[in-house]
Amino acid sequence: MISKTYSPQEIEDKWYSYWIENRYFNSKPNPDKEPYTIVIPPPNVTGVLHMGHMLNNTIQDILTRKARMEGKEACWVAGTDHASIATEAKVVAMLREKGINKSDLTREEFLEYCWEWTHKYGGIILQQLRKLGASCDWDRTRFTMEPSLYDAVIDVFVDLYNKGDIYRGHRMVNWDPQARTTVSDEEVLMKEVMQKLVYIRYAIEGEEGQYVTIATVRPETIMADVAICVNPTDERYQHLVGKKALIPLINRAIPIIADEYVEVEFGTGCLKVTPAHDQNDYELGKKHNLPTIDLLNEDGTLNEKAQILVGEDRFIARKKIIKLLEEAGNIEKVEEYKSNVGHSERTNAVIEPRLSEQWFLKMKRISQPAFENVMNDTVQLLPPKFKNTYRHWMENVRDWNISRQLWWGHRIPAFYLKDGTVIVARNKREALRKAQHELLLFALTEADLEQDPDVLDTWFSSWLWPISVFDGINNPDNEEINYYYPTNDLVTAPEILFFWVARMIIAGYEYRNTYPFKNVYLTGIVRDKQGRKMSKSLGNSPDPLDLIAQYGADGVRTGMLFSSPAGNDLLYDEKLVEQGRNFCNKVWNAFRLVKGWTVSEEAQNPASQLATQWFESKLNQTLAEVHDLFDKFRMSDALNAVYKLIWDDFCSQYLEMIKPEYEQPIDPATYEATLDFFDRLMRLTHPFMPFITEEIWQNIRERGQNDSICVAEYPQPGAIDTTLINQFEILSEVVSAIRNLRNTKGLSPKVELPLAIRTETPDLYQSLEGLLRKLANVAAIEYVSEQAEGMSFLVRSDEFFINLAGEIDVEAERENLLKELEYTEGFLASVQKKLSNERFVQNAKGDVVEKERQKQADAEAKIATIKEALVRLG
RNA sequence: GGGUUCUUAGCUCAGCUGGUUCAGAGCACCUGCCUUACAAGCAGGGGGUCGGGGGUUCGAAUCCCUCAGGACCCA
Repeated sequence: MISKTYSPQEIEDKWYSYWIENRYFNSKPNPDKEPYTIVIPPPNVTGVLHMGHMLNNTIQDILTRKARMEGKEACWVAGTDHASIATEAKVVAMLREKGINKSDLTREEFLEYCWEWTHKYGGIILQQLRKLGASCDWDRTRFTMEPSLYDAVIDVFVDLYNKGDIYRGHRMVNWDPQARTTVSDEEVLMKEVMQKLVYIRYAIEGEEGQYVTIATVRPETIMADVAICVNPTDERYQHLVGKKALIPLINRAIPIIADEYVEVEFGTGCLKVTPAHDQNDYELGKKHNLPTIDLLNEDGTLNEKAQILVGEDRFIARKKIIKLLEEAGNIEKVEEYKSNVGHSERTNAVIEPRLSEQWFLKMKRISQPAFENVMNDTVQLLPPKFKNTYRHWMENVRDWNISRQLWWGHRIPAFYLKDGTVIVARNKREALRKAQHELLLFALTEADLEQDPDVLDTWFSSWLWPISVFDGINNPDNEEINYYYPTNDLVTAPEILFFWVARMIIAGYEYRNTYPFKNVYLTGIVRDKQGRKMSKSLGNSPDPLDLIAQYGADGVRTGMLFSSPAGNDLLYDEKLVEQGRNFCNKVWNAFRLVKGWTVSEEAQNPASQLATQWFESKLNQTLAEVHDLFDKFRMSDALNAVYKLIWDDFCSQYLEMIKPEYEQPIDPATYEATLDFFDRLMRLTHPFMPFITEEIWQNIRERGQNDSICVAEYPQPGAIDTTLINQFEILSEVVSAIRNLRNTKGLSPKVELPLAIRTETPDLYQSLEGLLRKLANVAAIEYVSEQAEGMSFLVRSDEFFINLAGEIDVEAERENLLKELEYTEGFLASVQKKLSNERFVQNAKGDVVEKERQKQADAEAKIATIKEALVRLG
């Protein structure tokens, strides 16, 4: 006996192992087949599966499984990236718990710990994906730090440097003066603090008694000022632009300049420009060609460039300088001021914006093809609204800062000589050779070369991902890259459209001369019911593995997909997953029903025959729809169409039509047709729900050794008999009306009802009689030309009567008819209004007008029927 | 501040390039059913001025403008 509810656990493990053993997911280049390739967006090696991954990977799996069933050489490449910042932060935290400081370790020792960590936790997320049913070719699992991918990154750096696209420049970083290191944006916590906004007077050079006032919360940095800036539209200061102001206490003259960056309303409308100690000032300084004066040491004390208060800590200096300014008469006033100040997550020290030397990639040239080929849809973004965002970013693209002050990652292959000369080469040996040959420094040894301590941005390795997983950088003409590249689809989140997607397209054109993927499907962000992004730190995300244990992988997959149109966020609700599980259960019970039948020798009755013909058409209709939806990447809608086909058409309609009486056998023709339908339905559903469909498919019929639904043919649409489908729609309306009548009259479904039909087309109903009897439990069916006795209802313009003595509620029926009449007359009026409008008849397309005429005729016929019925009621 | 985008039933969303009285689906809700595949179910049912205003058109949820409110990205 098969269980009443579907229990996923053992079934899922059983079939996943079976798939792996039979290597259905493994792929190798096969010239006889069309390749279908997806590369996974590599999750962080230290990460665990979250809801976003679930959605993302479900979609990838659906696409991959469908392609595989369609006979393509499907290849889904799995892997992880090394996530410099996140991993290093985790390792540092782990070391701290052990009482070890990163600064106490050598680079090599630290990297040992990183690798240890990676080996320990690195596989977890990929293991979790197996639970979801992901059909990746696991033998191809790649990691951005493994040797071949590492070399690819280094090669690309060297290549771009040699092309003149990579240069060194300055950039503001977050400096933690206590830890004496940079920290990433993610590691800076903004805290609201009360500060003193100090209004300081700067005398105008050569104009006795004249001054400008600036407002600042950082008076200790005035010695690093290089200009005073005002808004060009600000009338108050027009006359000062071009003159010079004197920094108080040190009397250095600085120019007064104009730039619309300055807000007229803020403070005094005069801004002190201090490029070394503020990001915005830095930009401003660059724009106006101003010098940069850095007056802070690594530990946050003032250096000799400050001229005064040298050696004092920045906060002590702040207090002292206010006093000095007061004594010198330069303070106008001091206000309390609330603002957000960055603090180090690690040490809680106030973060100091600090200039440092970084590596940059020039984006202008290299990004051109990537820009054009998205705009002309060679690479398609889905949904297309992201093209606008993409264009905006590409048009304003800025050079890419590719260096990070970290150890875990691809170490920048730049080597410095004692005098600061930079040599970029793949390794120290090549750098040395280069120095010897090109700089003619023959006495040089490797010991004279010092490698840049920084590593490359993680994205600088993942932008090569679609190429490097096939070794296409180091070995650009190998069989794999030639076969699998360009890949077909990329499924990812819109938040990384620029960080990752755009850069992959750039790298694709630069290194393969073509796009890395044809379609980019951008999923939404999974949010909780309150609209907050699901995250571990908020604790508002369910554990995906718990969910799978509770609802089954198939249930979770369908639940995730139910409400996730491309690019729109989805508000996660456990109800969705529940619905997915219920669907599994529905399918399971349909299977139980069919499995429980015994087969007789008898011939097929006409009703069952008609039912199978109808479902064949209905199935084909939905197949065509699903194929079309897949072409448009509307997977959620495709799932919905499948869901309705199975639940409404197959279970509620078809199975009820052909179901034999309790413990009666079924005829062989209907039975075979039903098994065939079930087989096709399972294949249709397999990409969405791989496990339950395999279990059922394996049990519907005898299967061969090593057979699997994974590699069975995806069903293709056949002929559709639309006339038959329309007839069945009418049938279903009649059945609904009769059931509704039973409901309102409190009649049991078991009571047989007599039915009279008044219609112009009796043969339509004659062919449906058998099904009508079965679905609505009617006994005798007679055709009448006049009004008959009993309760009546209308379907289209035919009238139906059910004669139940004493059950007629004349008033209620009249009310219903009047309501129907009012509606139909209103409808007719609107149609007539259109048709009597000459401009409509002239301007609208012929078939639209024809449709309106047909509507008019239908409505008129219906109104006549209703009126007759009303007359009968008296 | 610059850009993108959204607002349709109580909730989450469909509604593609204007054309059935077009206002839809799922969930939730209400009524009646433990009818031997399924109560994780069956059969029925109610519910919305398509954010406000204006315009284009024979015709607007759909196209344009504007206002209000939300979301995201960049600085």
